[in-house]
Parts: sequence; C-alpha cells; structure tokens
Amino acid sequence: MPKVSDAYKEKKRADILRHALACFGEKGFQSATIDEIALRCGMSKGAIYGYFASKEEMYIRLMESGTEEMFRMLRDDFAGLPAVHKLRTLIRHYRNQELTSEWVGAGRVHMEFWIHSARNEDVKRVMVDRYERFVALVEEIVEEGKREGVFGDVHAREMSELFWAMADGIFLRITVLDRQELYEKLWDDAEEMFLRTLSRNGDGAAL
Amino acid sequence: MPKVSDAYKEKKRADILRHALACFGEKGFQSATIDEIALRCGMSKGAIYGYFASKEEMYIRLMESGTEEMFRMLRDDFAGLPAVHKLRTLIRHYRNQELTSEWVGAGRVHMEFWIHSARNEDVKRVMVDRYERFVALVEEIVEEGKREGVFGDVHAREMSELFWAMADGIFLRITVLDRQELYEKLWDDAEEMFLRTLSRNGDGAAL
Amino acid sequence: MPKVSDAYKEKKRADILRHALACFGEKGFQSATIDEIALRCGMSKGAIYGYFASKEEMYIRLMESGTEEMFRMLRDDFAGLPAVHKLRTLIRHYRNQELTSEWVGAGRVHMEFWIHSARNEDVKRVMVDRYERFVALVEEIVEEGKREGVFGDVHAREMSELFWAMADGIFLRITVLDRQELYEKLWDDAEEMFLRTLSRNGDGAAL
Amino acid sequence: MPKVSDAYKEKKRADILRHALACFGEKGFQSATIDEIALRCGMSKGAIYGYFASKEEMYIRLMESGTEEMFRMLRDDFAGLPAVHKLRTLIRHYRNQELTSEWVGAGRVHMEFWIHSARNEDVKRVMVDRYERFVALVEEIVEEGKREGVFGDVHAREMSELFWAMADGIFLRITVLDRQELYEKLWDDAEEMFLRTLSRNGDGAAL
DNA sequence: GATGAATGAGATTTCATTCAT
DNA sequence: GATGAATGAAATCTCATTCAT
Repeated sequence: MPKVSDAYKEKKRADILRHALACFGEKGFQSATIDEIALRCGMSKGAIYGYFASKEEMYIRLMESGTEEMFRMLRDDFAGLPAVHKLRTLIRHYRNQELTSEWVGAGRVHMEFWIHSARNEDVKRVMVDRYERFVALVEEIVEEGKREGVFGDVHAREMSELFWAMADGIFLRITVLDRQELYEKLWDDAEEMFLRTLSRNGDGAAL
Repeated sequence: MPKVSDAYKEKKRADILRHALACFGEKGFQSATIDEIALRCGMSKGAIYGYFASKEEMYIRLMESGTEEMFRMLRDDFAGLPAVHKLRTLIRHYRNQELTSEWVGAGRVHMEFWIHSARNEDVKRVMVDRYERFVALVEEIVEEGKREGVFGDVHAREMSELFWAMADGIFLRITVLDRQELYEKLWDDAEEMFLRTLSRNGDGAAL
Repeated sequence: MPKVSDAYKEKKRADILRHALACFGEKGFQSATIDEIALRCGMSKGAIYGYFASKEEMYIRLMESGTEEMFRMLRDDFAGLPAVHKLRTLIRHYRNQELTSEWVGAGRVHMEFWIHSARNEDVKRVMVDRYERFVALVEEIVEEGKREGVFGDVHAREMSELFWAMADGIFLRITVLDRQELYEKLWDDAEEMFLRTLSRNGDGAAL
Repeated sequence: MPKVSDAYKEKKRADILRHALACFGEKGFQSATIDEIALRCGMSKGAIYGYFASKEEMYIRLMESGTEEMFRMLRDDFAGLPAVHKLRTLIRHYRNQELTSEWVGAGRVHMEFWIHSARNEDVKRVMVDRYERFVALVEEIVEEGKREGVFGDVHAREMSELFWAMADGIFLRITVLDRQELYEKLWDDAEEMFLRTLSRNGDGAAL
C-alpha cells in the first residue's frame, strides 16, 4: 500500500474531511469523536492521525477547504455580468441551495467556527482571513456598481459586512429551523432589501 | 417547612446562573466546568447540584432567563410610541450597548444556544419558544406601522424574521471581531436599510 | 467523605506516593501506568489526579519526599560525634541497609531520576537542589574534620562529590545485581578507601 | 546468493546503531521513536526492521557493540606497561574524554542500560556479561600489580568492582551536570584515591 | 444542607510493528 | 528489498455526577 501517489493522499485527506464534516455537523466539534470519524471513514484512528495532527487541525483544514472552489465557481458565473447581476447571482446561489442534511450540517459547522474562533487564536486567524475574502468580494461588486452608476453613494465595505451579517443570520436560523420555504423567503426579502438600499435612487426601481 | 425561603433559593439560582453565564461566555458550554462555576459562585459543587439537576439544565434555564425583564423593559420604553419609534428604540437599545466583555460573552452563549439547539430537542424547544416571542414582538410593531399607514404592504412576519436574522448576524461577527465602531455602524446601516424597506413609498423619507 | 482533615489528605498523598514508588521501582517511570498505581492504591484513576496533577508531578514529589526525614535522622545520629564518626555513621547507615525489594526498587527509581533529569529541566532542578544538600552535608563533615586536625588538607567539596559519586555507583550496580554480600563489601572497601584518603597522614592509621 | 554482501549489511547495521545511539542519548530509549531513528538514518521504518527485529534488539546490540574495539584499543595502549601505568592509562582515557554531546548522550544510554537491565532478563544477561569483562580487566591489572610488588594485599576483584562503581558514579553525575572541569577533577581525585588504596604501603608514595 | 473526595466512562493521542504494493 | 500507510492496543488525563460524612 505504501509509496502511494500524492493524488491518493490528497484524495484520502479530502475523504476524511468529508466524513469529519458530517460528524461535526451532526454532533458538533466537541461532541464528535475521532472514533466516530474513523468508523465512518472505515479507517483506524491511527490512520486519521497520519493525515491530520489533531482534531483541531481537521477542523481548521475543513474551514479552509471549499473556499477556493466556491470562489472559482463564482468567478466563472460572474464573468461579464454587471454588478447588480453579480449580486443576484451570488444571492440566488445561496437561495436555491437545497437544504439537504449535509448542507445544513455544514452550515452548523460553519456557525460553530465563528463561536470557536472567538476563543481560539488559530481558528480565528483562519476564519478572519477567509471572511476578509468574502467581504472583499461583495465590496468590489458594490464599488463596481457605483462606477456603473446603478448604485448610490453607499459605503461599499460596510454594505458588504452587512450583507454577510444578514447571510450568516439566515444560515444560523435555518441551521436550527431547517425549513426550506422560510429559507427561500428570507433570501428573497434580503435580496430586495439589500438591492433597494444600494440602488441609486433608493427605490430599487431600475434594478 | 423549608429552612430557606423560596425567595432565597430563587436569588441563589439567579446568582449561580449569572456566574455560569460568565463561564460559558469565556470558555463555551462544553469547556466550562462545574468546578469553575462553583469556584466563581463561592459554593461547592454539591451545592450547585442542589439548585440544578445538571449542567445542561443550567444552560437551559439560562436561555429562558433574561427574556422577561428584557420584554418588560421594552414594553415600558415602547409605551405610547408610534411603530417607527418603537423599532428605532429597539434597534438603538442594541446599537448603544457597550461591548463589555460580559456582554460579548453573553452574546457568544446566545449564539452557542442556536447551534446547540439544532442538536438537542430540549434546548431547541426552549430556544424556539423564546424566539417566537421576539419575532412576534417585531411582527406586531410592523403590523402596527402598517395600520398607522407609515409602513407599506410588507409581510410583517417575514420582515420580523429577517430583522432578527440580521441582528443575529451582527452579533455573530461582533462576538468574534469585538469592534465597537464596526458594531455601531452595522446597526446604523441596518436601521436605515430595514426602515427604508418598511416605509410606505420605499425611500424611508417620511421616517 | 468530603471535608476531610488535612492530615487525612496528607496521609493519602503519602500513601499514593508509596505505591507509586513501588510501581516505578518495578517497571520504571515510563512503563508504570496510572492504572496500575491506582489499582495498587485501591483507588480510581480519577482519585489519583485529585492529589497529583500528573504522573510527572508524582515523580517529582517522590524525589522531594524522604529527604527531610533522612536528614533529620542523620542529624540526630550525628549529634556530638566527631567528623570521622559522622562519616562512619553515614556510611554504615547505607551499608547496613537490607536489600529488600522495596529498597532496591526505590534505588532504581533514584537512579532513573538522574537520567530523567538530564532531559527534563523541572526534574533536573529538583534533583540538583536535593543533591546540593547531600553534597553540602559531607562537605561540612570534611571541613569539620580538617578543623579537628584529623583530616588532611583535602578539597572538601570535591571529596564530597566523589563520595556521592561512589555511593551512586554502588547503588547503580546493586540495583541490578541485587547481591547483599557484594553490597556490604563495596561499602566496607569504600569506607576504608575514602577515610584513608581524608586522613591527615594518608594511611588512615589514626582513624 | 544474497544481493548485498554480508559486509554491506554489517556496515548498515552499525550505521543504524550509530544513529539509534544518538536518538537514545537525546531522548532516552522509551521516548526515542523508530520514526526518528529511521529519519536520521535516511531509511524507511521498514528497512530498519530488516536489520533489527525490534527496538529492544537495537538496544541490546548497541550495548554489545563498542566493547570489542574499546578492549582492543586498551590492549594496544597497555602493551608492556607495568600495572600502575595500565591503570593510569585507563583512568586518563576517561579523564581526557571531551564531554561532547555525543559522548554525554552515549553515557546516558549506558546508564539507562543499567536501569533497564534490572527489569529485563535479556538486557541483564548482556549487561552482566559485558561488565564481567570490564571487572576482569581491572582485576587482572590489580593482580599484576600485586605480583609486581607495588600493590598491597588487596582483594583484586572487590577493588575492581569498586573502581567501576566509582567510574559509573562519575558518569552518572556528569551525564546530568555536564561540567567538564568537575568531570576532570573527579577523575583526578578518583585516580589518587584509588591508587593510594592499592599501593603497598598505603600512601601511594612510590606510585 | 453543604461539602468535596471519589468514581469511571471516555476522549485524544502515540507508536511499535506489519505487510500490500 | 524497500517503502510508509495502516493498525490497534495502550496511556494519560478530564470531568459530570454521586454520596458518605
């Protein structure tokens, strides 16, 4: 078995992370045990430790992973769109997400990260770095809209922060309530509210 | 014929909860230990168990507590105000909150409740009950504003849900980032955005 | 059971240390397990940790303990004796020690401390402090003998260091070989060799 | 018809042992890991197991090794010398040893052997065999000195045992204290003390 | 009623050894 | 023959909860 390719190892790491995410989603970071993750992976506990130095490291890698592909995907979808449609694309990406148990579980883990990061500098650093990128994404779109003349004279950075606060607030509730129709409505209302606020004359008419 | 009066016991329970909140805020529910809480209370571990059957029960009681006085306080402040000012009062109540470590800690515990409640039916029931009241509060204000003719034809229930999502989103970030000036700006922007969305003609001018 | 006297706790600590010493003696520090110590003590693992923060701490306390009573005992036996007889008393104290398995085990632990202390600063500090006292003891006796005119112009400090090196060397072998008659002979020869070296005219005749 | 010559294998074994010695010296037998040794050797773990059946076996072979060349070297240096000078040569061989970290590390391993051997019959057998040779070496020199008429009527075997006890005692302390000047002084004093004890008239004058 | 010593089930992590490739 | 991924049996330490005093 040894002398495996890097690709194999990378696949294995991703595999473990996938199962770990499921466990963390179901039980929470603290309550999920390595035994359980190993069981789900069909590996021994020791093997897990060959890929990750600690449960904490798995947690952190989990947070880092997925960001890249998410951004790549958005970049593709955004290509050539005006600011308003970029925002709508982003919002609908979330809005149309089906609330599978995997996705809700992942959302819970994501929420837990925020809490956890408040108490752990390593996690915090990763989390803040990651969020800086998300904030920058929307901030740039808003600036773009301002240049295009469709958005009014808003403070792009603050608007972005508010956007993500709203998004996290929606995730937070849905994580518990798990109601698809509420989720969609919240995003629809949020979309309207947010775009109206950004729009030049404040009524969002032209959008 | 109990040795201590019920009032005394109630005071003691509140006392324990206060200290427990501080511990949970600092370390998180799982990491905070009974030993630590007992130490802070200046009581023995055994004594704590005379008031609460388990750590989990303390957690749940904590979630319940505080709501009543919060509502009482708001009811007093709201007396006789038109809907718009009720909302502004509510928002400013949060906005003007100083980010002391106690308050931020309590915020973290609040966030943790949401996560925790997703995985525990007992906690969930309490949490959902509690949130129902908060949602109803803003829902009623919105309905009132509609009757007053200052709010447009919005869906009061959804608006209220969105409001609290936004609020929780703000708390979530601030719980980690702990930046007073960001906190205030987010609330200021949220206030404007939310009231504009509610206002009759959509530009918030009259508000 | 709680609210026990300090004396009770102290007795318990000593009890645990006694059993730990036996385990360490038999298996060595690393191989001895907390489970085993607990079993021998007739306590639970958790109870042990109520008295000592870690296996390492037990080890260190073990090293500290016993020194005091040893010194007290020697001080009593030494009272009023001339330097030569103090030394002879000290040497015979060791020489006449019966090589019970407890004593040999304790000796092994003592030897292990030296090794361990080379690699661990905390242990080293305790060990060096302790040894400084032993070295000072013999150094003072030698100085006393010089003032009495029975010891020649030797370097008291070095002689003391050499004495204890010799002692440790004897313990080291006996710890493995476990032969009472060899042990006694080694001490007899050591006594003669050492006192001859210290004596004024170098032949030890007057001693 | 093996692919590699026996000589190659032997060299490889020696190579591994050399690196293992360094690891054991630094961390101790138990704490040193096979991973670490393999890393240092620039080999895989599996390869190591091709040369030694277990970590324990490496330890034992390590104990055996080195003795032969040490004895050969001494035999050469001793050639034609009278007993007293043989002893002085031996003592100075140690005394002039520079306390490099390798040497001190090796000393620690040597000390650990003693402890370890007390608890493991296999190790003990090897250790006792080895030490029998060292004791015999000095014993023979003492007998030789007695025949030459320069040593008094001492018990050669006991003197030899005492000599090595003293030597080990010195190594034990130096292994921890790591002070070159103390090391040299201890050996100088030991040399004088020991030779005086052996000398015919007990004052070592003629030596 | 209060106390805090004791319990004991588990959690994370380590590592010598094996063996499929 | 070499490799190093995988195993799995420990080992240390934690802590909510109980209950004798």
